[in-house]
Formats: sequence, structure tokens, C-alpha cells
Amino acid sequence: MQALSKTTIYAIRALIYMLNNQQTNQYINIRDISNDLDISFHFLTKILQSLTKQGLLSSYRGATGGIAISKNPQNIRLIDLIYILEGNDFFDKCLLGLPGCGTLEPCPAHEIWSVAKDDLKMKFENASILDLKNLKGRITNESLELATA
Amino acid sequence: MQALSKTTIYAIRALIYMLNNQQTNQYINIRDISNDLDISFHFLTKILQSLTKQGLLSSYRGATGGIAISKNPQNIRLIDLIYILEGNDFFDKCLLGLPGCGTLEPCPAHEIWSVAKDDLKMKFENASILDLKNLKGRITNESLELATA
DNA sequence: TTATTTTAAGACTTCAATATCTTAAAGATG
DNA sequence: CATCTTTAAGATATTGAAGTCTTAAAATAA
Ligand code: FES
Ligand code: FES
Repeated sequence: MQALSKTTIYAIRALIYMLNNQQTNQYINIRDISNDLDISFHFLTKILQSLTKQGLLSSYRGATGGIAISKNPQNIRLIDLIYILEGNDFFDKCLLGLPGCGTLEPCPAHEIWSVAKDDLKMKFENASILDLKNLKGRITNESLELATA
Repeated sequence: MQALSKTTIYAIRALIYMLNNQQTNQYINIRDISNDLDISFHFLTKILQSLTKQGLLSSYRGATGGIAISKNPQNIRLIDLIYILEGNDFFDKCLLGLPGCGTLEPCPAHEIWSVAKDDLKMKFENASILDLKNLKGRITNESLELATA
């Protein structure tokens, strides 16, 4: 089950990477992120641009430029990234693809699905990008490195 | 959040429709299903074909032909449809798109996601197509008709 | 200033899911 | 038989997400 689009996935991984690698008051090079995480540079740039526009990141052009997290990472929740990148209706979709889940007459799967959705929504509300960083898991395709406990 | 593909969605809706409309020992016309549910006839035909190949449906060609549910609908679970139409790895996907969820070193979101996945998996294991039929919800785009309680 | 580096922005391409179209095969009907 | 209906099967088309390419703008550095 592909819950999130590549766009959101790349954003999450990039932000965790930035938390792991940032020095104080220093911009991080997008090229480095894309290289280390094996993500298309231009695609990642566009994703991060939208986060910059939303005020989560700040960017700086030129030779020593890059991007930096400009918001308290404890206040950057997964659900915030989802709403920005997937849209505010992310949790309003009917399991059977019918219009008006929660507002029109429910479909037969509504009871099951709405509970599961609320559950997941809550998890995404309670997980900040800092939380994920502290959980210290794998964010690259490589399975070599073990978690540093 | 689009959990299921259109393929699976159409299959579920068609099966519920069939339970609602079937007479004993009678084949149901795919054209009727596609008309009433507003689903592309050829697309739906192909989906139902794969269910026929898997033994869930039986089909009959020619003038009075159509399809019929050939398996006890109480034993057709949502998870069975998912495995057939989405693949057996449906619940093995990493939230961050990384390979080897559950087998390789977990990603930072694994704890959250694996629990949510297991939860949903259980719900899909416990819901048969007959259960959904009995829940009597909307399976078309139209919001006119109310559930017949 | 001129050249280099880096993000910004938009056009373009690719790919898989979705949808449509065409023909074949099987059965019914007269 | 000839004709019609319906599912089967495969080719083709459309669409949106994902990915690539090109140029612009901003900043550094020689
Ligand atoms: S109406 Fe279908 S899941 Fe809510
Ligand atoms: S490894 Fe990422 S969710 Fe399991």
C-alpha cells in the first residue's frame, strides 16, 4: 500500500537528513541531499521549494547557498507535510472512491475506513520530524548501516 | 489518501452490486453493472475476468450470458480481493518507500506505520463482501437514495 | 567585471494506471 | 445455417505522477 506520494516521501527523508547533518546557521546543499539520498536533484529541489514557500525552510542562492530548516522541527509534524504536499483533503477520501466521504451517505466500508483513517491521522499529528530523527532509522535504500543506538 | 486502486474499488462495488441484484442460478450482465455503477464497461470486464480466473466468479458467454458469484460470499474477504488485484506485497510496503519493510533495518516511521498497517490488514481480513452488502451503504456516485434500513 | 555556484522556475519527457477501441470466441435464437 | 448477444483478449489512447532538461536569477569569488 502506497500511502504517500514520492513527493511527500522525499520531503520527509530530506528533512530527517537535514536534521542529521545540519550545523548551526549553515545552509545545506540540495545537491548533497539528492546525492546521499538517491533522489533526483531537480525533483527534490521543486519539492523543497514548496516547503520554502510555506515557511518551513529558508533558502539562499549562490556559491555558499542551500536550504535550512527555519521552523522548530518539533513543530513540523508529518500531517503538516501531508497537507502541504498532498492536499488538505488527504484524509477525506472514501475507500471506494465515492464522493463526499463523511458528508454524504456513507458507503458500506465507511465504518471500517473512517476509523482506520482517524487512527492514522492521529499518528501523523503526533509525529514530528524531530521525533522521526530521534528514532534513528534508515532513510536510504542501502541496508548496510545499522541503527546507531 | 487513495488506499486502493480503481481496479480493486470497482471489483468491490461490482461484487456488492451483484449480491444486491442476483437471482438464484442467474448470470448478471456486465453491461448492466457498468451502466448502473458508472464504470467503463471494458475496464470492468477485464477486472471481473481476473476474478473469474481466480475462481471467485463464473462466467457464461452468449445471449443470456453474464457472470455469477461462484464462491460463498462470506468467504470472499476484502483482503482476498486486494491480494488478487493489488498483489501479495500490498501490506509489505515501507511508508518512506524504502525496500525491505519488515525484513531490513526499519525506517524511522516503521513503528507507526507497521502498527497502522497491521490494524488495517486485520480489518480487511475480517470483512467479507457479504458483510459489506449487509451494511447497506452507497455504492454509486449518486447521493440521492438513502440506505434501506 | 567576469566566471562560477547554487536555488528558482518552467518546459519537456517518461512511465504506469486508467480508459477506450477493435476483434475474436462462445453461446442463443430463429 | 445466419444473425445477434455477450464475455475474452489484446491493441491503442489518455491521464497524472514522477523524473529530466533548460534557462533565469541571486549570490560568491577571482
Ligand atoms: S463514504 Fe466510503 S469510506 Fe466514507
Ligand atoms: S521500513 Fe519504513 S515503514 Fe517499515
